[in-house]
Amino acid sequence: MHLSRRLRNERADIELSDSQFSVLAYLVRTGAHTPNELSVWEHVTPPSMNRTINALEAAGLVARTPDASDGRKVFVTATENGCAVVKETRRRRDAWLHSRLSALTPDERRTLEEATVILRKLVAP
Amino acid sequence: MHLSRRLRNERADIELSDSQFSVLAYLVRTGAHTPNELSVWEHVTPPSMNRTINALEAAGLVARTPDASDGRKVFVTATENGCAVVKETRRRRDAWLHSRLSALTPDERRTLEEATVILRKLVAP
DNA sequence: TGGGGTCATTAGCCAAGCTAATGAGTTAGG
DNA sequence: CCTAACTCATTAGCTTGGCTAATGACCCCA
Repeated sequence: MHLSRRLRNERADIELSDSQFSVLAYLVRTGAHTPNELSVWEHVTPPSMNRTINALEAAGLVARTPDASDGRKVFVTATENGCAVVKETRRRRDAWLHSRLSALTPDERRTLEEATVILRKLVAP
Repeated sequence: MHLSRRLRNERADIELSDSQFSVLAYLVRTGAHTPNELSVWEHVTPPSMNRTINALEAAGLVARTPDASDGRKVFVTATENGCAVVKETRRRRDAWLHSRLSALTPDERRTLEEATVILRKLVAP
């Protein structure tokens, strides 16, 4: 129906920064985390992460819920809408990547695949 | 003498942003350019490039010289000091990279080399 | 010789990082 | 058991490096 159209339009409106998308995708992938955990994961300071969370929350893509067992803590989770944004963005990225990769020979693709393994070793040995 | 020590200290003081270093290195590599040319090369707007040039000029790493044949234009060139900064930074980067690359097998290094060629094709076909 | 275009630059906005400070809540030591 | 120290999240306010709009000098063509 026109719900999917609405979704598209809404997403077109929303422009996420790299760090915002990164946090959102991380939440979708790994579930709820506290702001502190997120700041460590993203290598930014807690206030910076707080700002990122605020933006995502204002856009309705994540929600804060208090931790029942520790009043200081807060859990941040991706909303249904947030999951949808990640899924759709990934779909578009994959489409782009696929169109570029299809211009390569199978041999070239294999070389790239091996390279990613080596690069991973290089950066985090 | 202690001139080299002073150089090091001065360089330690100076913290160049990525875009500043990129412009400086480009000038060292390719000689004088106008601000406009630099902004096109770096994919930023002329005012942004102007700000970058100002910072480099204030640090004594580049100099502006008017174009004799066209009063609107200005040439930006790396100073001797700017060349030294680029050379030293490259030296340190190369040292780091070399230490990481030497942990790889020759086969792995060859794979990486081939991958860079393919990636270049992929990004700018 | 004057009017449209090109260049560098200035002014001022915004996003996203940072440090320092605050306040609520937890925990450990006496 | 209670207080002092710590741990979170959050707020306040700074800095940097992008941006657009505006300005002023200058070139060139008709």
